[in-house]
Order: sequence, then C-alpha cells, then structure tokens
Amino acid sequence: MFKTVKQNKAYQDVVEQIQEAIMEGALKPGSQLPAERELKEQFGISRGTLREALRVLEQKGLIEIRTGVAGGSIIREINSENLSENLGMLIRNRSVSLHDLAEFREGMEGDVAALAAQRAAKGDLAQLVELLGEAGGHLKQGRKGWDAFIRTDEQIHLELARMSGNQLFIAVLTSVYRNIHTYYENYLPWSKELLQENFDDLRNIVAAVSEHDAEAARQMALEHVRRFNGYMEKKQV
Amino acid sequence: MFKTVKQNKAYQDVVEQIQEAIMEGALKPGSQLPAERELKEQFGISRGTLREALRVLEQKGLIEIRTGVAGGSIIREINSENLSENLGMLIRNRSVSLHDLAEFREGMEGDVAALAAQRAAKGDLAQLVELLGEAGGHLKQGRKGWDAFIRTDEQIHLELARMSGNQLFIAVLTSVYRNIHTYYENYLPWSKELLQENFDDLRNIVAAVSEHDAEAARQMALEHVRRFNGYMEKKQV
DNA sequence: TATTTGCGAATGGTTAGACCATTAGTAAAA
DNA sequence: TTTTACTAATGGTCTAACCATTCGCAAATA
Repeated sequence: MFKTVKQNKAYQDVVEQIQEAIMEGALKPGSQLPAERELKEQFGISRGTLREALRVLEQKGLIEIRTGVAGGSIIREINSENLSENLGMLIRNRSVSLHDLAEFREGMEGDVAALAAQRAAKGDLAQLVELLGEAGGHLKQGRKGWDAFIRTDEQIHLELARMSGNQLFIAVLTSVYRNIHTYYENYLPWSKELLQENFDDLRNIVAAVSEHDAEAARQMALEHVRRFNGYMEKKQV
Repeated sequence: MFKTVKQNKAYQDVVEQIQEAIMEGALKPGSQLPAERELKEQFGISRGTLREALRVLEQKGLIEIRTGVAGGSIIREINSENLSENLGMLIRNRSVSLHDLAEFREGMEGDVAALAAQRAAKGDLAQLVELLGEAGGHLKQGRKGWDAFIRTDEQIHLELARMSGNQLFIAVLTSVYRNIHTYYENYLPWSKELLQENFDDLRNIVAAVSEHDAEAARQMALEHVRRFNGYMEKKQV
C-alpha cells in the first residue's frame, strides 16, 4: 500500500537540485557554478560530499570541471557523448553481438538514407560529392590509403545522418560508428576488391540521394550494409 | 607534432582500472570489491579520492554501493538503464523533438515487427495473445482502464522487441518507451475511438507475426506508429 | 616602450582522522 | 522458540589542512 520512503543521500540531493536547475534552464550552458568552498555553504554540506555530487554531474556530462583560478564547474551543452559511451559498454560486454549490431544498422541506414534523399539541400549534396571524391582519392593510393578510406566512408554515412535532420538518428548512428571499429579490425577481410565494391555502393547511394529518390536510397543503403555485414560474419566463423 | 600529455587525476586512474577489470571479466557481476578502507590502501590513495571514483563507477551503472555490515561495492550486470537516462535528458532538453522521436520509432518498430515475425516461437506467440487479451480487457473498462491499456500496449511492443532477439533493438526501444510518456500525456488526444483503433492495429500486427509474414508485420507496425504520431503532431500545433 | 619573468591569489585535487548512520549477525532475554 | 538488544563492520559525512594548477598583475629586463 505504501511505498518505501526513499532515503536520499546528501550528495544525491545536491545532484538532483543542480540537474533540475539545468534541465529547467535556470542554469544555462556556459555559465558557471560558484566555487566549491562557497557552494558547500549554500547547500549546507561538507566539501567532500559536494565533490561527490559534482563528480556524478560531471560523469553525466552536465558539467565540466576546470582547475586553476577562474576555474570551477561550467554547465555543458547536453550532448550524446554519454549515449555513445553506454552503447560502447554494451557492445564491449558482448551484450550486443556483431550480428545484433549489423541487423540494427541495416534498418537504421536504410531509414537514414531515405530521409536524406527526401531532404537533401544543394549544399548537402555538394558536401557529399566532395567526400566521395576524397574517398576515391584514398582508394587510388593503394593499401596505405585504406584506413583513410574507411574513415571517409564513415564520414559519408554520418553526413547522410546529418542530412536526415533527425537528432536521434544522428546520436545513435554516431554511437554505432564510434564502436563498430572493433569489429572492422577483427572481422573484416580487407581487400582491394572489397573496398572498391564499397566505393561503388557509396556512389550509388549518393546518386540516389541526389535524385531525391528515397526508396532507391533506402534499398541501396540496406544492401550495402547487408553485404558488408555478410563479409564480416563469414570471416567470424 | 606531440600530443599534450594527459594528466590523469588520481580518481580517474582508479575508475579506469576498475572499469577495465570489469570489462575484461576479471571482476564478475555479483562479486564484491574490498571495503573502502582496504581499497584505499591497495590504490595508495585517500578515502575521499577513492569515494569520488566509486561515485563515478556507480553513475556509470557498473557498481552498486550498499551500506551496513556486509555492504560495499557490488559489480553490476551491464544494462541499458543509462542509455534510457541519457535519451531522456536529450528529449527533455528538446535536442530531440517529438517529430524526431516519432520518425525514429517508425523505422525501428517496422524492423522489429519484421524480425519478430521471422523468429516468433510458439511460446512467444502465446504470450502476445495473452497480452492482447489483457489490452482488450482494459479497453472494455472504459475511461478508467485507459492508463492500463496504454501500459499493456507498450508491453506488447516491448515483447515484439524481445522476440526480435536483438539486444540493441531491445535496449533502444526500451529507452524510447521510458521517455515517450511525456508526449503521450501532453499531446495525445485521448478518446475511445483512438484507443479502439490502436487495439485493432495491435491485433493486426500480432496476426501478421503469428503467420510469420515479416513484410506485412513491418507494414502494419509502420502504419500504426505513423498514424499515432500523426495524431500527436496534429494536437501539438 | 615592449617583453619577459616571477609572484600572489583563487580554484580544484588530495590527504588524514574522526564521528555518524545503517545493517547483518550474534548473544542475551523473554 | 521467539524476541530483543548489542556488537562490529561498512558506507556516509564532516573538519581542517595542504598540494597542484592556472590566471592576472607587478616587477624586472631588454
């Protein structure tokens, strides 16, 4: 009938108060909290307890702590870094398998490509074409350009996400890319043919996006990811 | 030419060491760290600094700290709670809009339904049918059953995610659902007709899944989410 | 005058030692 | 056998001091 009374620790109380102030906009990004020795007075706690609270807020990505005079706790812009870190832990922990990750990407990349095709502006397309050119350049350098090629490949995918205009797709896909490298390095059977095929895929996707053909872009992206994943899973066995 | 030397704080060093031990499996979920007063000796730091490190690990969801004799820091199973919290902050902060969230759901739910249809086992289907029955029951209770209906609706969606067998879909969709309520409450034009329509959708999705018709399930789920979002966005304006 | 050097002060980082609060187990009392 | 009370171990908090880093200003220097 009754719920257990939640016995808040002092530091938790501080965390909640500051977090709430940030969420409600009372504390704006860029602004600064008072110095620890003053804050502890305002909260009526010891410095150690206050610091535990600040550490939690820092880990949450809500504040950044700088040393030195004029240092202190600065309110940060809310971002998706933590999302990446958490996703990374899930992946490293093998709660999320390569297969899971691959399957997830298939759906996401298709959606993203379709949205990008619908919404592409001229500037976006120019950026895509430039990245495509870069990727082609890396490919011509032979083996020593492979790493750079893969990085540019990723940039193209992220640019598509950016073009989708959806912050959630951007955040989640960014997280996926930050964490997929483990698998590239271990499971991808690197070869000139594979990268060339990859490059052709990218060209096709960009072409479909340029023509605002959402369904073609979706299909291209999906097949691209699916084939790529197929190679990795084959090597894994 | 050179990179700035990273001057690790003492507590960061402790965090990294313990986190690494957990990730590598040297510390297993359920096992316990030594007491603070002993740990501080092992690391050669003061108790305050150690506690800052433990607070960070706690916030990361890696350990749980219990008081009392036989208490201490217990290694936790890695889960997606933090993912939810981060997503929640992004949403509350309006970095992620209702529209973003809706668009994201459309793609995800379609994929999930398709996967569930492919992989549904008999036990899964029985569970789905039972949940469907529950939902129908709530609906018959009239207005006072609406809340319960929405909760069951969610359970059905999450059950589909579970059936997909993909941990990533499960984690991300769970996070989405934990945070979408804000919008339901504010933007959904509650009515008997809407909930009935919703219920019919669910029945269709479950039917498609039962027949292992992946594409039908995908289409049903997509349209279901899209219509639902349409209602919310209409009211929002 | 312009530049470099060095110092002072404010801020976070760390330490030490003490005491309070919570809890599991055990011994004593009923 | 059950209840009660105590004990000890553990995390939670406090105080007070000192160390480390950084910015700005003043003095020394070119």
